[in-house]
Amino acid sequence: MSAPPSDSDPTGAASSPLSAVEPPERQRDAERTRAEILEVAGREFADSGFAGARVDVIAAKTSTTKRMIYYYFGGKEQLYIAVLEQAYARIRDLEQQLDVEHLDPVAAIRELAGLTFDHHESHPDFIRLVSIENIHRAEFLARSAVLTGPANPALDVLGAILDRGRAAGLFRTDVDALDVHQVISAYCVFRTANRHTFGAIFHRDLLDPACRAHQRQVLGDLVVAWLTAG
Amino acid sequence: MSAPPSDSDPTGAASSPLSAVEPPERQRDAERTRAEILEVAGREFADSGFAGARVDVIAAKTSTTKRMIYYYFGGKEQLYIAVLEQAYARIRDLEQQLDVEHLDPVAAIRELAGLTFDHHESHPDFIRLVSIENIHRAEFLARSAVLTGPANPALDVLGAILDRGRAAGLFRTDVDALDVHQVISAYCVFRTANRHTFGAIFHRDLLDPACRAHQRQVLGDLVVAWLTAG
DNA sequence: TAGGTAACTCACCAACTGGTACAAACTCTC
DNA sequence: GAGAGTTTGTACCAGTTGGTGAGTTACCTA
Repeated sequence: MSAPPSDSDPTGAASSPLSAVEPPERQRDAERTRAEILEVAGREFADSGFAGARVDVIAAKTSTTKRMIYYYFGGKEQLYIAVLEQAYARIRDLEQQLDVEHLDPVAAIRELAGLTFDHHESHPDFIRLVSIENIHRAEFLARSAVLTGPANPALDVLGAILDRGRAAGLFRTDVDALDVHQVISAYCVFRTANRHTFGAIFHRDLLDPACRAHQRQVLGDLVVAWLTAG
Repeated sequence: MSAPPSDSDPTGAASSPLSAVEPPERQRDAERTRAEILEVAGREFADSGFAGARVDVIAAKTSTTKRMIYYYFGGKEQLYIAVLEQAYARIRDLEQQLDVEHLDPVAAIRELAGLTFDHHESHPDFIRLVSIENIHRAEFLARSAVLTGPANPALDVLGAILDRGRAAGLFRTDVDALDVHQVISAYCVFRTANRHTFGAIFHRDLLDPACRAHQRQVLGDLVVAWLTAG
């Protein structure tokens, strides 16, 4: 058995300096194979959970074979961790992009909440993976060196808004950025994570497009009213 | 194979009219066996999910055998549904007990939120089951005749409080009882359901007893500020 | 163009897992 | 206390599932 390929090696585009325009459509492409497995595995794990997902099924939905999964990732567990890491990496990339510094504190908080709302709504698979990971008491997440690092950069943006709001005498001072983040996250995550049981019991689909604008408004009202209450 | 025993038959205490004081500690006790299986299965499913839980493990943690699980419940799936039904039944029993009609609307809403908070905190297994069920898109819950009935009675209490608050000109009128319930539930469920990933990423344990009072206060402030904001 | 290695294929397995056949043991009724 | 139905224990099975041994082919470099 040969050793699995290194993780840090990029797509191999730098290999042939002459045909730089188009890497001539290699039949064998480690990076593409790896990415495809990760993509399919992400869907399967989000769909069925760690225990429910089947390595054979993941392999079947890939253009490669089960043996390749073990070749590249080593096992079901490592594959799952790789999926988790990829999912968090994507979310963090998106979070970096938010730019609300030019708004006044109240508008900024409302905008931040709204963007978080949109963000969660358009990434249901991520939320499912997070739910699954919580069922496992985050044991896999804890096993990943990448994911236990320093806290989320999105929190800094929120902290800055709160500071500005407090300096202007607009915001309450008995909560911190993490409290606010928790409230926003809770509302946004709940809509997706508990959609099905909530719908079955209360007969309201939390992700019904007809309710979307109302729900988004509610979140903004909620957070702003809370922070500005004296 | 004989037919499984009827569900509606009570504990058999009515069988022997003479020894009414103490059903003489029967070695064979269908109801007790059934209840014990359900109890253990509840813990196992909450712990490992539907796919992750093992019938053999459930049986081993019981004082009876795997054969009994199939005798009483028919299969893993039916056992899981029975667990779900029991869990929801217990929660609804508790919800019936809240009595906040004597309080003014603002105090009543705060009390309701606080009780919901306490309630969720003391039933983590229930929340785990709900999370698991959502991962399965509530397919098992939908298959249960018991659980798809009319909506939660807790909603009526909430609706009454809102009506009183609006009549007194205290509460906003652009949200309904379900919106409020959603906000409260989201906050309460999030603390337990996302405890582990949140803790791993932000290094704050949402269920840390030291934070408990603060979190409970936040929920009350949040809901009251929102509803009373003009 | 030869050779080395990364990428890949195929066939296979041991353990697990939900489920069951069968019979024994117990309880109640008459 | 005999007969009938209920409850329980033992042993077992067939399909599934994560995982692997070993050989093969494409790609790159010298």
